[in-house]
Amino acid sequence: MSGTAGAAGEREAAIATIQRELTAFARRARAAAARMHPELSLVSFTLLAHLEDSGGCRATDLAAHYLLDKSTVSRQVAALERAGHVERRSDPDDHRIQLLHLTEQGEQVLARAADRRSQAFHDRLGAWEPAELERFAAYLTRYNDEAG
Amino acid sequence: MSGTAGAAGEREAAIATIQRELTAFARRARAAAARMHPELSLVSFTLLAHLEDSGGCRATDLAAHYLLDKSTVSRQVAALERAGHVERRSDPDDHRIQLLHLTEQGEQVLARAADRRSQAFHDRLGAWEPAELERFAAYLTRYNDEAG
DNA sequence: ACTTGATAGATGTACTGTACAACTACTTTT
DNA sequence: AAAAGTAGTTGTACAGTACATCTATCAAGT
Repeated sequence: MSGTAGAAGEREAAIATIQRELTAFARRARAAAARMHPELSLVSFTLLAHLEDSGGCRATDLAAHYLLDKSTVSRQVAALERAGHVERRSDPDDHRIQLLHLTEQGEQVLARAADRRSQAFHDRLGAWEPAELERFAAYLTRYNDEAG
Repeated sequence: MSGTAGAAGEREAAIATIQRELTAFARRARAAAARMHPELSLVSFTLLAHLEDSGGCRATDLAAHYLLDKSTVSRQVAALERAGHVERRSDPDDHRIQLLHLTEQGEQVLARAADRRSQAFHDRLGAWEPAELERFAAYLTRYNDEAG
């Protein structure tokens, strides 16, 4: 037991810190997003961003990708449509399917929110060295991918 | 503008990745906690853990520390008391104040949830080198502290 | 000592995000 | 044509949260 006990303890401590800090971040994220861009909640922002990235997809795809219930997505999308950010295009080959697309206005609102978010991250990370940023980005990616 | 354009682009890309991955994590955190320990939500867990760490504090302290409205904390604490996890001790010197303490049962429930959480983090981070863990922990701490 | 202001907390109300179950409308399989 | 599967909506319920308002208590200033 001797010799490795110290190393194991450090490992333990590092993991505890990661746990604590990630949890703290998660707790604040929604409220922070709401303060930053009140017109677009964190969830709405995420869904719109996915629509932009994917160039349009189905509600079911959003639900699968974000592990949300389809009813949740259905209501979110309905709200986004009501707000004029999203439009539905029926698939002529399969009438069950609606492809969701950003509207012009949705693109603009998304762009503004993305700008503000991005600005906030830049402000926070402004003093970081490039190599640190890249390592941090790589660690986060690895951590999330480790989920399985 | 030449010469630094590539470096600026990498910086940009790293920040974008950090933003994306942190957001993805935040989105999943609550649901993941609920799956992991259904008897204790992420918020309840956090509050109980704070009570344990601090050795008892006031509802106002919790609100200040977690940037929550006092009404929110009041209801959370009421629920935790109803569940038997927390007890209130009136301060004899100031009758406005109630010091919150974990009950025996609260300690046990917290310990079980903390174990399960800790286990999940260990599973995810099991393949990481000690040096990587420490850098990741340090980056997260720095990122959160940068909030101001 | 009495008023005024501050603090701790509880309660009324409302909104968002979320899930589950049940439903409709289509499509695919058999 | 019947059965089974898929896409999406709707009914219902609950957690978490905030803001405004209320009560009880304490502290300070006159």
